[in-house]
Amino acid sequence: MLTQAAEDYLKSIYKLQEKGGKVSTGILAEYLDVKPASATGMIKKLKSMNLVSHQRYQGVTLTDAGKAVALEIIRHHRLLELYLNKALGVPWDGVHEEAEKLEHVISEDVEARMDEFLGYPTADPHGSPIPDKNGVVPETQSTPMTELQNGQSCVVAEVSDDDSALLRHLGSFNLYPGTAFRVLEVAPFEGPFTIDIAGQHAVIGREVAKNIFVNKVEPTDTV
Amino acid sequence: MLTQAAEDYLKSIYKLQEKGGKVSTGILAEYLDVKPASATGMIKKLKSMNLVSHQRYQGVTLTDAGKAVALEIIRHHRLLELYLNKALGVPWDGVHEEAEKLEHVISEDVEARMDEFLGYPTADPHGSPIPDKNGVVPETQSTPMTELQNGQSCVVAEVSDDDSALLRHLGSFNLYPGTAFRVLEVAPFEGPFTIDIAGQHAVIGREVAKNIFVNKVEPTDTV
DNA sequence: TATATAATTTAGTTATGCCTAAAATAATTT
DNA sequence: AAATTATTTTAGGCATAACTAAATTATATA
Repeated sequence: MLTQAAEDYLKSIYKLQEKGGKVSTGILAEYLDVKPASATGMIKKLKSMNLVSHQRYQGVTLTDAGKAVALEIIRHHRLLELYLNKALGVPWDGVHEEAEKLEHVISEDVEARMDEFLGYPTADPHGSPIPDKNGVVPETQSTPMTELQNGQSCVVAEVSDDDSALLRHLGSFNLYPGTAFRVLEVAPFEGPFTIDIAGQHAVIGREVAKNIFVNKVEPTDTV
Repeated sequence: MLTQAAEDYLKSIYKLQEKGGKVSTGILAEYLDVKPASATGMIKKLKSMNLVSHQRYQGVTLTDAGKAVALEIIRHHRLLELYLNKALGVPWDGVHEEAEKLEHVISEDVEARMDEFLGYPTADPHGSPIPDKNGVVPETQSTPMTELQNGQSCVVAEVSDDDSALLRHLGSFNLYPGTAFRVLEVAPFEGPFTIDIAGQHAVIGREVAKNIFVNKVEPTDTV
């Protein structure tokens, strides 16, 4: 049985691999808020279990076995988030913290039962894809909100799930996955976005926008 | 925050206190499957946190604070058992093991939501009373099946929850909390019980009977 | 009461797991 | 090539929780 820390490292490596590409010891350590030496230590341990491969100074890569573990934890996490939200009404800004603890503890049986209850969902309350039980991740190809141009219409696809204050802020604008909006103005010099959400105007700063990913809607498709 | 081991000790002390009275180091150690010296060590730690009181060679007692923690863990456990069974369909012989891991991890918020979903229940799937959120335990006064006399009618009130093979065995006779039966014969020399459950006869050995608690039904009340 | 037995405690050890600081080494940049 | 940066190694810390062995205390028995 893997320790919680080991599972967290694998999960983190997977996430960093997804966005950045090469996962260096330093990047990993920073992400997990530990010193690089600690990350090196855990990498060695994971390597001895054949969960990662690693050449000194070259960064870590998950092996198939390691990837399977990472995806299972991520699946647990996202299913739990959705389950807590749908079945128990836990607000979307609270599910992450709760799932972070539960993901290491639930059995495959309970996981399967939640999956069935939810109708085999493919996304969690923040729009993140839920890997299926075989570790297949639903395809998504969303655009960072920061890349949007003036006048662009779009639908929220995914938002970061780990900052509950941010989530409450987004909630106050109704900015949930599935919410449509249109960019009214992009202020120059890395300025904020002014957007229209169902007739309501909102100003979204860059730092907030970095946490939002959207699917563009062609003008011709606009309502 | 208490460690899982500390919580388990407090829970065990509470349970032993309930039945036996004085909880000696040895009894506690045996119950938790550790050496007496280890129990002494944890008792010292818990004492330093004012969760138990203890005089050398005199056994442990929970303080009010310790009792509150114990009851909270027990409440978590029993609510989880019932929730897993009712909401997710986990069979009654599987809920204990699952709850044993989850009880240390769920938040008060999730606990409250499960409680509400279940309609503020007072007993878990094995008939054990669920303490309310203030730590008040519903009154029960059941009789050990081993004390039953020939001809006695009764209803199952509670069964031990920690042996899943035993629970499957009981399930095969339909011996759930709420099930009525009548004692047809008590074999002499500590022999088995022959009982009638809705017309079906079953033979229940002493060792099994020890894990069953019933409410007697007066003959005049019998169906 | 003395002695034997049982229970408990103390003291010291072991193991796990994860962390850190500092030093050494490798890679990269100028 | 020198300097800078990143990584790894080394050596050690700290917390938890178990254990053994020996000493102590309590209880039972002769």
